[in-house]
Amino acid sequence: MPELPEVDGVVEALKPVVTGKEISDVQVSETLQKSFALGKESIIKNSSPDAFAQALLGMTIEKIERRAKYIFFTMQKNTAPYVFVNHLGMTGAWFTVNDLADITEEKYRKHAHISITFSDGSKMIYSDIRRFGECRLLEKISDYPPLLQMAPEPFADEACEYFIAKTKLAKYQNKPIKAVIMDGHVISGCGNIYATESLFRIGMHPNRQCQRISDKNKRALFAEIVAVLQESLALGGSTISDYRNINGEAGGMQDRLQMYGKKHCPTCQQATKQVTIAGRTSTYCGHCQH
DNA sequence: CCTCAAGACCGGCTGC
DNA sequence: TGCAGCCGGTCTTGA
Repeated sequence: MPELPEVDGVVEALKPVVTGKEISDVQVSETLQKSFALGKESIIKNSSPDAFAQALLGMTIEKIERRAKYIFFTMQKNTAPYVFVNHLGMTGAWFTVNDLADITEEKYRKHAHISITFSDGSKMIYSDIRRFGECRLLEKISDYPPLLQMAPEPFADEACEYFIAKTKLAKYQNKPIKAVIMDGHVISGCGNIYATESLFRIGMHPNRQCQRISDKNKRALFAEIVAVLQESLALGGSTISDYRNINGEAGGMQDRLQMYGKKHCPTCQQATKQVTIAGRTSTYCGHCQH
């Protein structure tokens, strides 16, 4: 599941390959067309597959950026700007290829849903096995309010103070700290993997109530989250289960993970424990995390 | 108005 | 071999 570092890797890989290219053809999978016919918004949100494809036609990709776990493609059509917003969900992936057959892994080839062809003949293909990802075309970011509710980028100067202020809101007081740090309105880009690692690294129990944590410890936690995210960014992200970077290459962070998906604590060797927090499996060490 | 649970969106994988 | 159930990022909806 791609979190901030993985999404960043995708963006950096796409940038040199597709920036400045003009879209000459867009194909949407039969699967998505059928879902739409059944009244579902599978991957393509707020638009029919046909209208989505039609709108992209003739657009030029001006700029590609990551914001939290979203990818923003700034597009230009004639003189009008648009933003193509994409979230990879659990299993979304982009491939820059000349042909669908160039996607070597069958499950990604089989679940290719949006194929964008550029005027030079190259393609950018969006594949998503479980279809939890999303694609939406906006005239401007503010047309989709949730994008304005996101916490600042974790590396921004104000991000820590924003985090501290948010954690003081009444609705977070009784929540487990892990639920709070995985909430994108509090911190951007920290999902299950990096929340699990950060909490382990500072020895904090994932179920610790937010109101029982001092400002000092909140700052230490925030700093650890930033450090873990930066370490992962530098290593090209974690390659776990369904995430692949754009060239199908593996990142290096998975080898540094100490608690996520582990059966034993690397510090004390005791068996790790699991609890469900905010609907997600949380692994921790009952001996080392308090 | 706020908060929270449930619903929506899924198929690979595990385990019986 | 078959199949039920698990898993999860985020927004939306209903209570």
